Amino acid sequence: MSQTKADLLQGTLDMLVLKALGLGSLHGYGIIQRIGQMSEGMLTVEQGSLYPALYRIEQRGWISSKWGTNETGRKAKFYTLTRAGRRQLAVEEASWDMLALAIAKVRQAT
Amino acid sequence: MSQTKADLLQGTLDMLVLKALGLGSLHGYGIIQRIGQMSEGMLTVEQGSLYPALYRIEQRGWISSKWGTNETGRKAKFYTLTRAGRRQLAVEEASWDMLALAIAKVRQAT
DNA sequence: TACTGTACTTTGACATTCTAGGCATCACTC
DNA sequence: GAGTGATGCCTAGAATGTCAAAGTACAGTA
Repeated sequence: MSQTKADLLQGTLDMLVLKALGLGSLHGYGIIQRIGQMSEGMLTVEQGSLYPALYRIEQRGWISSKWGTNETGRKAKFYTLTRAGRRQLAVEEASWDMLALAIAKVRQAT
Repeated sequence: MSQTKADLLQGTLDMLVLKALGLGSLHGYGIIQRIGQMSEGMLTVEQGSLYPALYRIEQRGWISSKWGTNETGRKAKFYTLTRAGRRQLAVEEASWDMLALAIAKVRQAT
């Protein structure tokens, strides 16, 4: 693992995916790229992590998928955030804030 | 899970344990309490999570253990941060900072 | 023709956490 | 002196999620 890249912690990927889709529908490959861009290259999502996650997230009703074609005419599966997904994103962001706050407290404790 | 408690994400427990021991040697039960205190009750570590983690961390040489007696005369196993453990704590704190920064970037991305 | 980049999927390995128990000792209360 | 709750350690099994590695397919390009 390179020095400038953070490992993903279990549980953070869903939030990242939902967040990426919050900016508009995308296919899987595009999600990986968008997360890379949004994090300014600090976060790299592996395909082998993403696709199972997409399946899982869709099962839970937070995203929906539809086959379509991208701008170059190639087939791709497009994922869209559902209303429930938008709610879930808020939940996960709140959880993250809570955890980050708790960790911060621990770190400043004497 | 209650509303005021954050779930631990995989990978954060080691850092918390090392941090707790950074303030002085402790037995397992005390580590749980200290983490609870330090996080002002936001973080709860289960015994079933902690003891395997302690074993794992000791195997890696970041802590050492010794049986002793606590202030009330009861037997307990005391864990102490090693020099390597102190280094590891710094590494994990840096990783956490990196991840938190990356997540922050993603969240503010438009 | 071969190679590169895009795009989706599956498999198996791996690590970590949690639930749910068990065990023992001690202090306190009824 | 029996029960209860807090202290203290440990294990087994299940669930979860991430990753590495591989395969498939197609379009463009050299």
